Amino acid sequence: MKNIQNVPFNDEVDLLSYNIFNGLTEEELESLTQSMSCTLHKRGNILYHEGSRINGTYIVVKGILKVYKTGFDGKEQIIRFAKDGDLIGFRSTISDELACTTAKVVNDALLCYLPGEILTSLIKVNSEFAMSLMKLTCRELGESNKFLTDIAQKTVRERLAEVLLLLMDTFDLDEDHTLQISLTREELANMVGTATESVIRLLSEFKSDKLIELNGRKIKLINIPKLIKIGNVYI
Amino acid sequence: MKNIQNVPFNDEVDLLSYNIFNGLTEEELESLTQSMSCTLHKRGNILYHEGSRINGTYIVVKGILKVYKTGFDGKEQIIRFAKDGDLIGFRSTISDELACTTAKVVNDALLCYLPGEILTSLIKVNSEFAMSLMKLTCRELGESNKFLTDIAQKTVRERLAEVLLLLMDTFDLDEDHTLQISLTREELANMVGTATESVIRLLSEFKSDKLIELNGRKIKLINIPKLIKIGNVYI
DNA sequence: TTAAAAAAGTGATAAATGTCATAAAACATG
DNA sequence: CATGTTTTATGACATTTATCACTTTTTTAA
Repeated sequence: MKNIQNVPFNDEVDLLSYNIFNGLTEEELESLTQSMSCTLHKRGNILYHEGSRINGTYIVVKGILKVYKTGFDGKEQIIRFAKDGDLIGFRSTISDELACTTAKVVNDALLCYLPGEILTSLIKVNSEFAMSLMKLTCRELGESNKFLTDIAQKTVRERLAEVLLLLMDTFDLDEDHTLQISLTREELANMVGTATESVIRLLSEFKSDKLIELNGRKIKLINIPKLIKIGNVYI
Repeated sequence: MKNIQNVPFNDEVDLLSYNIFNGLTEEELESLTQSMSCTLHKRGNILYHEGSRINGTYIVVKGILKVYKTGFDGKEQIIRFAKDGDLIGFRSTISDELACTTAKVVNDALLCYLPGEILTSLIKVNSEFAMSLMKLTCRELGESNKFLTDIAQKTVRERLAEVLLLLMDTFDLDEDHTLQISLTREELANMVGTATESVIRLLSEFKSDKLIELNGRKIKLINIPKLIKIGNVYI
């Protein structure tokens, strides 16, 4: 299986460039680098499955992953995406539960695995790091609650507009105002929490309304203020 | 305003009975007790509003609060309930953001306020406490993601069954198999994420199907296995 | 205790969204 | 590059759920 490749060059990964590790001492950084094992993962590769036991955290050095839950009838609900600098899998490591999501590579990714014991000992030893990680988790919780409310109360149309804007914030637009991430209609539907056909119809509607332009999976945002209005998004 | 009463008897509150504080030393417990100020709150009282700045945490000694977000059109989405031993408001204190929810007293409550600096210094000083709090947050995040998926994918009927079971788990049944919490139909709707009328109709349906019995706001669960099946709830 | 307010309940109807079937287009891969 | 597979697209239709209007019941507070 060529889906995973070991990359022994831990030293080339600059942990300090991720601000979660900013508070670490030289020695802590050094020991962290020693304990990590970095791997290259191809698109489609699954890092861990919902319900499995993971005993550590992955640091995303490069690439994009989607983190999703599988509903009762097998339908995916995308919880979030992870990109450069994000941590994946630490929730279940810390809560000492089985993984409550599946993590799948969307864009080829370079990941560094950090064993759980190292993570927890770091929390115990370095309170600044503990605080950063807690801050991160609390923010994620806030976002989850926000989106929960949106799914419960907003229409599919509103949510689709919101998701497009969210993708813009997360992955930016290129010079051409096109979203820098390419998702299938089904993946969009799994973010919005709706049927694929509904996304397809609403995207064409947005297109006829001159809010976006479509070119395969490339989505160009041409009227952002209107999208904000449709999505009832206030910053 | 008689809605809030100061209760100076901090010493009567036994922090150790809440396992989040189990790892604290004698001195830490003592200083915690000194920094707390305890107050009695009447039903309907709002502890803090979404968007306000709260600089500390409340420990729920007695009573029940609902924690909710207010959607675009003013509709409440209940995120969770807090009861004896729960912490409220620490998410925004730690993430250093404005409150992302409103907390309102449902059953008269005795609350102890813990200033943010005390909380953060405790995290810094006692790594066991830091770990407990982080574990708590991570579990909450897991639940939030679970419910997000349910709202996105399950029908209102399924969600209502699930919510009844959730309330059973959270507040227990009395000897008569009746839910130990009394909510309005609107509040139930605000948990389920649906219209009040839908909850009313579905509750009567559950009643005719002999799954529950209704007596005002008292809900008696008489066929729990069937409710589990309807809600597609697996533990 | 009683008047006013809030909540519960019900029916009719509208709107939103999902499902299914099918076709065309795009993509992947031997 | 041919072909099987996946994705996108579209229409018809079914279902779910929300909304509105109204009545009855319950709760609250003067």
